[in-house]
This record gives sequence, structure tokens and C-alpha cells, in this order.
Amino acid sequence: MNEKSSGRSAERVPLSRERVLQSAMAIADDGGLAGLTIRSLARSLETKPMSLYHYVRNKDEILDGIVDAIFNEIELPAAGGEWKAELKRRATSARNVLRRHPWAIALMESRTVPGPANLRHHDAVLGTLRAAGFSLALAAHTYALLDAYVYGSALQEASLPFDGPESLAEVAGPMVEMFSAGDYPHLREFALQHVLQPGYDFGDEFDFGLDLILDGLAAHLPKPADGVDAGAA
Amino acid sequence: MNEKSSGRSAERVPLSRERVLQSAMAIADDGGLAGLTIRSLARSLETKPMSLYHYVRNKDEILDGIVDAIFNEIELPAAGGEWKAELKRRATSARNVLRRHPWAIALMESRTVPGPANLRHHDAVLGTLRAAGFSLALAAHTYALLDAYVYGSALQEASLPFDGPESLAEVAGPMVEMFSAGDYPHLREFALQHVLQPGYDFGDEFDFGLDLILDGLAAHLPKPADGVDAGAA
DNA sequence: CGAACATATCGTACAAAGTACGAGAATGCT
DNA sequence: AGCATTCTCGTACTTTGTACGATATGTTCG
Repeated sequence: MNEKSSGRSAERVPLSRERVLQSAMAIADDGGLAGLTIRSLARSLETKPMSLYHYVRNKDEILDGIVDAIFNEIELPAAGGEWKAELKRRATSARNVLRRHPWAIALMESRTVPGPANLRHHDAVLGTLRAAGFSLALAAHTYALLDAYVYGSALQEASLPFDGPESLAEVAGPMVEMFSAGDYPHLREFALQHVLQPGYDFGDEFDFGLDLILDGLAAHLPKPADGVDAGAA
Repeated sequence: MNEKSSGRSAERVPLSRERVLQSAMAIADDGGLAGLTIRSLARSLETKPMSLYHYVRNKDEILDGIVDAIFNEIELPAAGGEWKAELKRRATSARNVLRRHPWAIALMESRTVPGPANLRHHDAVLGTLRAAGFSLALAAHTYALLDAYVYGSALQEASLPFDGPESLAEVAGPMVEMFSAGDYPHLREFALQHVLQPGYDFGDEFDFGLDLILDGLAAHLPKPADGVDAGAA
């Protein structure tokens, strides 16, 4: 009746590259990148460090892998849809993903080899833009601008010393006092009169910028051609 | 006639926190963050690892220190100047600094305690905005948007697998072939028809976005009041 | 001048990390 | 059953940050 030693061993899911990457993400999610070590990863998979090396070449490959997994979580824009709505959806999704996995931002800089999910992603966005009539040049501008904004926003949020509107006061209060000496008058005003006011949430800033950018881009499109008909030619 | 042992020892500049940080930046500049270790730092200062600990508490303090040094290199906007020009100057300067020190971007995310240069910087930008008539709310939006864009652009450039328009071809050529299989058709078109065309330089994308953002912001200002005179109240 | 103290240097050593090497166990195929 | 392939992991080496405490180098005061 026994298969190997204990009945428990039967339910032991076999190791796999997928499981390794999944576990790695889970660890990074709640311990930061620093908490992700080969040893901690092995522990969480109930195995030993060196066993992992059968599924990944080295730690860098794990990092590349989880960065690409991130791209898989971001919603792709639909090629047929209205470009502004599609881009907004995609940007918002990307931003939410990066909020959920703040460690990914730091990784993006160091991992220069794009994975398949990353490529698929870029391709879909370009497809949406081209279908909407963006020239190649404008598509390039758009892509650079939007992505910079999304990543930059994520970077900003990740480097804030607080996590949400609640914990803001805990940090900002003491901080304001520190520079009540007279340095940083504008910063002081800004903190006291705006940021620390009830209802302020830094997270809300994202939409303002996103809309401003999308509207600005719309103005660069040759002809919306959404009048009933322009008589044309 | 001898002072200590050899005449050479006289010209040995004494260690100091400044020199430690300076050396750290130099090492990071040409070896990346990974090249910056306590030992490599000590070597470059011609001393021994443990000697550094008299000037900094630990490595984290070094990292905080060089991040703040980065902010010192960014041009501050003048409070009196025309806001758009001032913001553009500052954004361009920040972007250039981050290009020169790409490692700084990765650090920004992890270092959550702002240094004095960082604070001074924020204060100056806010001052410029307020002087130009930005409400606190609009100033917050502006700051978030512009910084996100600048940092995001830097992040993008840092994660490119090439360094300039020249080395682009070396990397992109093989890459395009890799997905000539039929996947990523838009990416392929984009690369072949646009990015790989002579004259394309990703670095040029920055200005497009910056101008778009600044123009968009201008539209949010209550009244330029730059007509000869508005009769006013 | 010398003793006492402060400041700065650094030798030694340890813990935590990535991973090379190769032995052993498990599994599949004929 | 026997062999080959695949997977597991024990051991050990290297690189890192840095704790601890010893030395050396001024500085001050009697």
C-alpha cells in the first residue's frame, strides 16, 4: 500500500520551472527582492537550494523569468478598440500590476533581455496604435511617453515612505516638524495645506497625468475623421 | 627633513565622508552598482574596508549618500523665471544626470529617506510652480506627472540593451531575425521601418513627451494673463 | 616631557549568499 | 532485469557586509 515511504509524498507536486518562478514571485511580493534568495526559495518549495538549478540556469534567469511573468499579468489592448480607451486600460492595468509587485520596477532596469511576454505586449500596443492611424513616428513617441509615465509613476509610488493615505500622516507629521526650522517653506506649505489634508491620496495623481497625456496625443493625430463625413479628397 | 616615513605619504589626502561618497559614485559610474562593494571602495581609496566605517555607518548610508549627491547635480529651477522654461530646464538636467549615473534610478526606489539635496530640490520646484500661479492641487499634479515622466524615461533608457544609435543596429538586427518567424509582426515592422532607419535616436523621444506634457499643463492654468493687459479688476 | 584621552586605521573572523562539482536516488525504456 | 536518463542534494568554495577589538596616531594637560 505504500508507494515510497509516507503517503504524504504522493501529494508532493513535482518541481518545475513554473513553480519555481511562481514561488519566487510570492516571496518577492512579501519580503521584497532582498528576501528572495536561492535558499529562501528552496525552503518555500520544500526542497534544497541546489535542486533548483535543474530548472533554471542561475538566479539571473529567475529574475528574468519573473519580470516576464509580470508582463503576462498586464492586460493587452485590443487591436480593434478605440485607441484611447485601450491605452488607458492597458496603462491602468500595468500600473496596478506594478503596485502589486513593486520589486518588478527595480528589476526592469537591470534585466535588458526582453522575454516573450514582454515582446507580445509591445507588439499588441503597437498594433493598437497602428490600427488607430498612428504613424510609425507618432507610435514611437506615444510608446515612449506612455511607458515612461507608467513606469515612472510606479517608481514614485514605490519610493514613497508610506503605503496609503492613512499611513501618510504618521510619516509626514514628524517630517514637517523637522523642517519647520525655516528651510523648505514651499514643501512645508505643500505638505500642510495639501498633502496632509483629509481626502488627499497620492494614488489619485496617476489618472490626471494619464488623461493629460492621452489628450495631448489625440491632438497629434492627423484627422480624427469622426465627423459624419468630411466630404474628403 | 622627513615627516613620517616617505615624502609620498604627505600627499595622501585624508579620508572623509565626502571622499568616500565621491569614490563610490565613480565606481558605480563605471562598474555599475554591482561593482560597488565595500572592498572595491576601500581599494580605490587606498585603504582597508573597515576604515570606511569611521565615516559611514554602513553601506546603506553610502547608498543614501550618493543618491542625495545625484540631486545635487540637478539644476534647480529659478523661482522668478518663466515656469515652462524653468521646468523644462530642470527636467532636461535631471534626465541628463540620470543618463550619466544610470545606477541612481535603481537606488531611488529602495532609498525611501529623502536627503537634504532632495528636499531642497522639491522645495525649489514647488516654489517655481507656486510663483507661476499654480494652485496647490495643480502643483501636486504637475510634480507627480513631470517627475514620473523624467524618472520613467531614464528607466527606459537604462534598460535598453544598447547605448546609442550606433550600437542599436548590432542588437536589433539579430533580434528582428529572431522573430521573423511571424510572431510580433508590428514589432517587426516598427523595428525595420522606423527604429533601424538611419537617423533614428531613441534619445530624441524625450523632448516630444516633455513638450506635450508642458503644453498640456499650460492649458490647466487658470489665466495666462499675458495679453498686453486685461483691464483686470 | 610624559601620561591620558580621543581619533582614526585596520587585522581577523563570522554569517549569508550564489553556485561548481559530483555522488546518489528515482524513473523510464528495452 | 539492466541500463540510461533525469532529478535531487551534500559538500565546499567564493564573495559580500560588517562586528569586535587591537593598534597607531595625534592632542591635551599636568
